[in-house]
Amino acid sequence: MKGSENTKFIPNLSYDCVIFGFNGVKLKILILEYHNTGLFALPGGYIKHNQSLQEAVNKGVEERTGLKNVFLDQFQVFADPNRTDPSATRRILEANNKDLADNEWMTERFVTVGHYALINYENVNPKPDHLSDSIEWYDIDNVPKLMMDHNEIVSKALEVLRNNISEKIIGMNLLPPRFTMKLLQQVFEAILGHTLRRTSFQRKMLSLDILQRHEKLFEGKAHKAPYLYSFK
Amino acid sequence: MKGSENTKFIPNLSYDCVIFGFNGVKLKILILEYHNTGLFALPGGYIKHNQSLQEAVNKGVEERTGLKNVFLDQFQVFADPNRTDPSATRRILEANNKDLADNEWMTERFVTVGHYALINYENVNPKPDHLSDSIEWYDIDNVPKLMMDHNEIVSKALEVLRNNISEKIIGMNLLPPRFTMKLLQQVFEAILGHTLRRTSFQRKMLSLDILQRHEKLFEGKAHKAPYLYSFK
DNA sequence: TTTTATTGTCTCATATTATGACAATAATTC
DNA sequence: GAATTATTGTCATAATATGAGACAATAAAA
Repeated sequence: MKGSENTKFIPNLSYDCVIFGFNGVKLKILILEYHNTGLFALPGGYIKHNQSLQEAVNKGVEERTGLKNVFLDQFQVFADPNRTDPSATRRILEANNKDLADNEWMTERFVTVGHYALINYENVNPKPDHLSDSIEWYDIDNVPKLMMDHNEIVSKALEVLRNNISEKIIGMNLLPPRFTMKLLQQVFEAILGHTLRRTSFQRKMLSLDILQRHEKLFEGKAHKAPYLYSFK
Repeated sequence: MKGSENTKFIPNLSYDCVIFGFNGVKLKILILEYHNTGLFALPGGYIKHNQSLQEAVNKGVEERTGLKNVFLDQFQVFADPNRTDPSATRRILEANNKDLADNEWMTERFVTVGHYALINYENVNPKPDHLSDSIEWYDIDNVPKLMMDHNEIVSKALEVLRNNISEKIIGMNLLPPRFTMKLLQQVFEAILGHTLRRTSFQRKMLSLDILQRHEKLFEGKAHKAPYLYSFK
């Protein structure tokens, strides 16, 4: 039936998600590229009429990463009436052989709810959706030009992440279950964009009483082996 | 023309605003009561198709308080599919002799963007809108039972305000242009919900280098007159 | 002139954080 | 197997910030 798609969703409302991961060196985000258009965008989607926003975003993140119930922060609404770009949306629909008339609702103005997710890089298996031909990790300091206001959404997400930097949440979601103090420090440095003092950082983390110390990690390197830690 | 109202606005999307004021003693918020219904609610509204969210909220706040361009923080989206209460909306429409069929769109599910505003209590002249018969200040610790999830929105706004307590923003927006150190301390105590140490507070504020000291304020009291300050 | 209440500013004790020093220790090199 | 290397865990000391109280200054009333 024609036009059935648009009745499933709340009109003019979408979500977009900045998915952060950490590969041990750099902070990265997932960006998708649409078939034959050269257009890059954040993963996002629409909210069904019977669905909560959080359900919708969780589902979208799961479809692209395979991860369930990841840490999500809904950080800002972007609602400039001119933020949407109908011509870009049409290009994507055409490149995917979609009926324009049928999908006209997608070219309307959209208010979007910006989220960021923190996920364990190693567990992710990025999967493009039916409109895009790739979804890939990009260094946070090397993000390509994105559609509409998505670059602004990324900047804002990083800003909020930096301000809300809670030791436990960041560590628990961006790191593997067991990690060295050095790796923990490297996540913080990657997020904050500057180096930290080793001794102060270590003392601070230990004093917070959120870490559990485990066995040492023998990496086969010619120096003292570090302890492994997990979050309590 | 029937049903023309709903075409003006983005469907299923609203804003609500917790408007904070400080009367010198208590932190207060503005709450409106609907004609002949006993229903209390936060001031809120809808977003026109050609309007940004911020424009819509600024306009709503101005209509109820007479104040333009007040400090606004868009702090959270509330999007539970069951948060809306169609029966309450119908009661309000009936009490105002509105055509139910014509306004059926108002009883649909709404996703709302929660905001809080900080305003100078003294400058406000509260004005009820066409559906409500009063808009009044309530102590933050004595808020009545509100419609839908509005009590939750208030709690969340206060929580965010407490966490985001930036000296300058709070002082500049909740206080008159010139104020004593004591009044400044009282705003902070009203927001935080606990007392602060006078000497430490004073030293802290002065060390931040955000205050300009002016002439003394002679209140006609039998003690040393305090200086007046403004924000730089 | 004395009293009263409050203000502005110290002082000293007590955290907290910065900075550097240093011993401990896996693995490599000789 | 002893010396070397790179890194880790921890401590010592200095610099800052905060907590808690003391006290003199002072505007108006008694």
